[in-house]
Formats: sequence, C-alpha cells, structure tokens
Amino acid sequence: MLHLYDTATQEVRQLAMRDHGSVSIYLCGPTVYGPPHIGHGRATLVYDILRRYLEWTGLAVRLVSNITDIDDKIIDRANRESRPWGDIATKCENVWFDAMDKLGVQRPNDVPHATEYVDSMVKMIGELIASDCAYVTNDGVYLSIQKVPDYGLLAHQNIDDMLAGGGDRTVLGAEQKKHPADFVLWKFSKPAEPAWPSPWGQGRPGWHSECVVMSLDLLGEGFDLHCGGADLRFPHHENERAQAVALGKKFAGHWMHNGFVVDIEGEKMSKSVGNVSNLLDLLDQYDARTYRLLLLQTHYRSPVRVGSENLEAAASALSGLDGFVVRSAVNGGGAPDQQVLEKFRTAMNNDLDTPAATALIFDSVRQANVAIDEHKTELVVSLRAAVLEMTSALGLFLNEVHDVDAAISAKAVALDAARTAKDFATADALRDELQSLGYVVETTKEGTRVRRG
RNA sequence: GGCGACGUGGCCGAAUGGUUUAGGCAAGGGCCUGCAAAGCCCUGUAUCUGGGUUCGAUUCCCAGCGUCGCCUCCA
Repeated sequence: MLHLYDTATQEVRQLAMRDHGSVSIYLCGPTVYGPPHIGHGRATLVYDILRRYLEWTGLAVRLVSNITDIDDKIIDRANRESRPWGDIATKCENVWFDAMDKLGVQRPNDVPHATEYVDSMVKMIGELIASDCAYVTNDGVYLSIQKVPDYGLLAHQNIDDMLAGGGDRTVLGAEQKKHPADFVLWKFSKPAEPAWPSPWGQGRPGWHSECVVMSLDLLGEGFDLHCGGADLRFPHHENERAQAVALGKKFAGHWMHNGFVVDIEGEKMSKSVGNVSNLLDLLDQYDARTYRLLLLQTHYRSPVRVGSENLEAAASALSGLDGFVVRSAVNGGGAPDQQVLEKFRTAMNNDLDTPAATALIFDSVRQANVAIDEHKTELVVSLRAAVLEMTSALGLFLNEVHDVDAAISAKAVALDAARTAKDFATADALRDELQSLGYVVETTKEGTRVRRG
C-alpha cells in the first residue's frame, strides 16, 4: 500500500481510501493569467506520476484539478492590455493544456472553473455568515479564523506566532478585519470590474473558496488526498481547510505537497522574484521526457535545480534507455520479471521513492545488457518487459521503434556494405554524416542500427 | 522575530547506528571494434565544523557555521 508524507501530521503514513479500490484526489490548478513556468511543470508531473502509478497498481483514480479563471491578476492584466479578462483566461488555459499535452501529463478527470461555481460559493459564504463564522466589511466578506479551532494545522504554527513575525508586512484590509489573519471570501467589485450578484453586494469570490466548493461537490466529503505545491500549504490550503471546518464538513484525509524548482543559486523560482523559466522554452529545447526523468531522479519533496547541466545529464541517461529498448527488442514477448516489479512497488509505496525506482530501472537495464551479450534470451525478455512496465507506470515512455526515415536507413545499409567490402573510408564518411545529423550509430553483428541521439 | 527543511564524491542525487554507503551524468583504465560509437568490467579512498551518547555515527543529541523555505500573490 502506498504510504505518503502527510503535511498535516508531518509523518509518512498510509494513504487511506474512503472508497475501497478507488482514490479521490484534488489538485490545485493554475490561475490562468500567464504562461506556465517550470515550477508548474514539476507539480503537474509529480501528480501525473502519482496518478499513473496508482492506476498501474489497479486502483481507479479520480483526479480533479481546477482552473482559477477569475482573479485579481487576470483583471490587472486585462486592464494593462485593454483586453477582456475572459479572453486572457481562455487563451492562457489553452496554452496551459498544450504544455501539459507536450509534457505527457494526462488531463484531470474533471477540470472545474471558478466562474462555473460562483453560485455555489455564494451559497457557501451565506452559510458561513449564518453560522457566524464570516462577517461583512466595507470591502467584502471575511472568514473569522478565530471560529476555526485548529487553524494553523498545515502551517504548523499558532496564529500568534505567525503574526509575531513578518511584522513588517502590511496586512490587507486590516482596519476592517476582526483578526489580521482573517481572509476574504467575497470581494466587492469596483466599477468596471467583473462582478457577480450576491446578497452582500456585487463582487467576485476570493481565491480560497473555489477549491472548497469544487472539491466537495465533485469528490464529496472526506476525499482522500489534496495536493499542490509547497507554497500553497499556507495560506491557500490552510484557508480552504478552515472553510470546510467552519462548515462542519470533513475535508481532505491526507495532504501532499511537492518541493520547489530552484534556480542555479538554489533560490526558489518565484514570480515575485522574477527568476521563473518558461515551461514552453524548456519544451522547445528538450525532449519533454528529459524533464520527467530529471524529476524522477529527485524525490518529490526535495528542491530540484532545473538547469542545463541537470537536463543534459538526464538527456544522456534517457538516450541510454531508449537505446536499450531498441537493442533488446527480440522476437516473441514475455512476462516481466516479478521480483523487479516487487522491488519497484516497494520503492514507490515508500512515499513515492522515485529515485530508488529509477535506480532499479537502470540496474535492470544493465543486467539485461549483460544478458544480451550472453544470449540469455529469456532473461532479456523478462527484464526488458519489466523496464517497460516500470517506465510506463511512471509515464516515461521509451522509444520502442526506430524513428528514422528511409533515406537514413539506406545510408546505414550502404555503411554495412562498405564495411563488408572493407572500404573503411566510405564507411567512416557515412558514419560521420549520420552522426553529424544527430544519430547514434551502433554497430552490431546483425547490422548497423541508427537511432536518434 | 516565529516555524520548518537541508548541508553526501567533479556535478546531480538516494540511503543508512557497524562486514561490500544506491543510481544518473562527467572523468580515467580495460574488453569489444578495421577504427569508433553503443554496451560491459574496473577505478576514484564523499557524508559542513565542534562537542556528546555509543563498543561503534555520515546516520541519534547539543552547539556553531552555511543554504533554503513558509509566515504576502506564487506549483
């Protein structure tokens, strides 16, 4: 059974399932006001790997991930560029899913949008006011965190301590709030801003409300797992939870947070610092699988440097795996080595220990390469099948087919002919030509094999 | 100021109270090869500093130094 670190309890514990045989997961999705950066790529890849692995073990997974399509930043950009805010949200969402497709990240089962849930949020806020957990000020409706007994559970800090520090920061709307940490559920709109009706005045929902309403609507109370980047732990997830607690509803049973992508200096990539790298640029420069492999070689809770050095190293490793799959192709299939798969499960069930899992894959490849030389066909077949099984469980799909066109294949045939005729000058020229075109040229007894490097 | 994470070989990155401390990339030597490439084999005497606990610590405890994160929009 899968054991995962739970941010709420600060321990690795078994992921309990509300419904036998299926897992309900809510993942906080993007606010669509700009291009996705590589940090978004990490989060989505981590949870894509989790999802694929769970499905591989035979579980049914329902993954809900939202799109925040109304937010101050979207409005700001719309104002700056004199464009309709909805236009920005729609375009950014399209760019987002294009990037996800390229990354090989599967679509969530449900993609709720904040704007589709405004009525539900208004209803929820009404309930919170009715139960005296929320109150109206001159600029919106706020949740009173003092009504939430264990507020600070995910932050692992009591409110007083949190407020004691960071005193140099301005508290938004402080003069109207009952407590500095109270957060906005509904923001009254200014003229010309997008607005929805509510009993308290025209406005728009606050950021933290949508996920509560959508997760409870689509997954129901007490769903299994809530995940997102470590920066969402507080205040976003804390505040989501606070609303659910105030409503008297059972919320997520387990909280999972992935670590950051950091820059070359080791600093977190952050929009406010301005050191973010565009995910689309990375996808232009590298095979998308390279990023997935790099992340697999790092534990999901550790920070990871995504720079050219690490990406190049992962690219070389990936090339080796692709080469293996082609080299080890033999006629007739076979069952995967069960011992290897058992080790794989053990690693993955241990808080998604993908570094150990990838080490196992590389070990299996090496053993299989030895078996090829020793003509131990059965072993080759079972190890190869295990490697393909594991990599596909992680969403790392290896190139099983030669992706070379006829002209290139013809050169490989000509190269073999030249070698047979001991015309090494011609053979070397052909090989240089192929290599300069970016191909890896492998000489074997069965003939020259050419593949993309 | 509060809370938390971390400091492992040339680089990345796991694990662990003790005979043989993953894996990847890079490097050197070898096998193979017409020569290469790919693959395989071998090599590098890695655990921030100082104390403590222990028969024994990289691992546990304390202190120090350093890095990073959260406390504010952020995956």
